[in-house]
Amino acid sequence: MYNRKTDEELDCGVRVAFKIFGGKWKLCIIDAINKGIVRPTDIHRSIASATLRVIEIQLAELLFYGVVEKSAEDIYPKKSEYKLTPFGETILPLLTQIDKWGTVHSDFVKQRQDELQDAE
Amino acid sequence: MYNRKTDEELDCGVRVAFKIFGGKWKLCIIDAINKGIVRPTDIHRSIASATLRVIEIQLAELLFYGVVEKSAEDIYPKKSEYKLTPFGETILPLLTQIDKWGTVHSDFVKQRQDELQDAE
DNA sequence: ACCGATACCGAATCTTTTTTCGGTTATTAC
DNA sequence: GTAATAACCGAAAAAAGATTCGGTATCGGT
Repeated sequence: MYNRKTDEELDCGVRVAFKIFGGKWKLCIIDAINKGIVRPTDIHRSIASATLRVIEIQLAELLFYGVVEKSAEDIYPKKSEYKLTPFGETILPLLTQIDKWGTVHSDFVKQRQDELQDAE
Repeated sequence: MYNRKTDEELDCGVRVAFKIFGGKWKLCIIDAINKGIVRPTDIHRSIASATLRVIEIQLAELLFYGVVEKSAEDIYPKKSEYKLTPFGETILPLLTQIDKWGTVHSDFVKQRQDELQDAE
């Protein structure tokens, strides 16, 4: 896991929450697992624009913080399956709300995004 | 505003939402404004661990995406006041939930954090 | 006239995060 | 026995994001 050079201030709830699920793909991964897509390659296939490596890295972080757990540790053939822990499941209501908000305002945000592009 | 080199995929609600309020200090700034702390220096003082510059930058982004609006445009003495737009206010329920989640799980996260430190 | 406060901005320089790429191990399928 | 697939990992590089620092402009107080 990446070794920070500076101390991280977890002084408010928001910072704590973002520490756990603020990564670029973390909520997408949690969503996939919740939908029954439990193996790394399958998660990768379901999130086309993420690389497999970043999914591995973020899965390792989610594992470290106890959001997900892994079965099939060191046996072969390797068929790892990840699932949400009870702790991980407490994130689901937030995920639902955040995703819904984003979906509702998607067009508006994309429009503003395009205006930025045109200005250059 | 920062100029991306790669195309940003806003393919799911989560990505859209994080585009708007996923910045390191964005939700903290929105929270401050909501609490009536409306001027840049005051916001800075209320968020001790952020620099004034980053608050300015993120405020400009929130302004661009219509989350906040600014009064006292170009008059002197400069006493800018920021407030949430109706669009910005739609973020408040999420902010409340995220902050609450983080507060509830704060000790657990900090504990895991410390374990990481000790291992080095 | 000078100092301190406020509100900015630009640019260089970090730090952090993501990507790219190559490698390992072991199984199944042909 | 060779190829394909799966599940990783390490390290370098690139990209994104945050910080530092110095600058401008204007006001109000002394």
